[in-house]
Amino acid sequence: MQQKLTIGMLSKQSDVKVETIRYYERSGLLPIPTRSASGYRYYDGEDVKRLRFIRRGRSLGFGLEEIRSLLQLADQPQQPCHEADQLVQAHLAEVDAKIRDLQAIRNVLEQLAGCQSQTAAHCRLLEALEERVCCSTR
Amino acid sequence: MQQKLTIGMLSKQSDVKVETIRYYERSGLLPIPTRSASGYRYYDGEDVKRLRFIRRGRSLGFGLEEIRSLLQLADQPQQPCHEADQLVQAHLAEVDAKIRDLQAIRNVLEQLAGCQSQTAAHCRLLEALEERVCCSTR
DNA sequence: CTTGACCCTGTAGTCACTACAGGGTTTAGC
DNA sequence: GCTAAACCCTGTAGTGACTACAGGGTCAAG
Ligand SMILES: [Zn+2]
Ligand SMILES: [Zn+2]
Ligand SMILES: [Zn+2]
Ligand SMILES: [Zn+2]
Repeated sequence: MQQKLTIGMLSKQSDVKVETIRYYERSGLLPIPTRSASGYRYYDGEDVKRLRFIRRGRSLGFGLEEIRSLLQLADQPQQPCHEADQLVQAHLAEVDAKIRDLQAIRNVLEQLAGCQSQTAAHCRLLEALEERVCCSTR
Repeated sequence: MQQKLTIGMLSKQSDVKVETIRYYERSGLLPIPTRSASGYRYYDGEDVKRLRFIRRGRSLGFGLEEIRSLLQLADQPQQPCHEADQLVQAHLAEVDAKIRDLQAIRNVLEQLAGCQSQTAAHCRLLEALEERVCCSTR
């Protein structure tokens, strides 16, 4: 019952690009696949699952090394999941910090948007970058 | 009145690392500096200003190519600042999009935090990544 | 039998740095 | 005058997570 998927089919089923799949193989995140006589990679349903796992982890912003740990853990259901929970906590904190940084940037950019100057001499952005105290500073 | 700063002094005054200053020079963002007899780079107050300009641009999330345009514009005060204003608008939209993505991630991570499972078999994160419909799905 | 879609390997490019390795120079203290 | 620390130089390679070729081989439809 093992369906033989080529890398292109796996790509479509997992929504991961062909080049990226080969990259994950090189990185050791995917098992070395069987090959056809002519050297084509063959995959099955397990590979689809594993790749979708990776894709979802990536879309939550986990790095490949973190995902490597999570894959290992997923293969050992009776192990404690402490490590996974720690990754979630740490990653949540990271994401929060990034959001705060971006909010701060956003606030500055909003002030700089809608410049009325027309010329560079008193452009809001340029005055800000030059730390020039001038018309746009208020 | 040209103070002669070494790269280390420039680094301190601009809050940009020595290696990064050399990288910016290679990238053409900083003018080629004069040198001492023994080959040490010498900088002056103009370089401090330029480097601080770059640093502030980076801290707002602009890329080096964008900063290159902005530096050029800052050198020609009578030019229209349309391009700078467009960069602000485009960058603001980008930042907003990133914040939205991160908020979405944050919401998912918050659901996954505080896993009570103890074992990997029913860990909230792993169930989510495996797209498994189980206890943590509700 | 040819065309086009697919597959292969290997390498290099992206971005903005960062980290050496392997040297030379300057400065302060003794 | 000597030595050690702190500074400076060039050039190269590494980071993360891909992405983009170049230069080939394979396969299925018409
Ligand atoms: Zn303007
Ligand atoms: Zn002004
Ligand atoms: Zn858990
Ligand atoms: Zn469960």
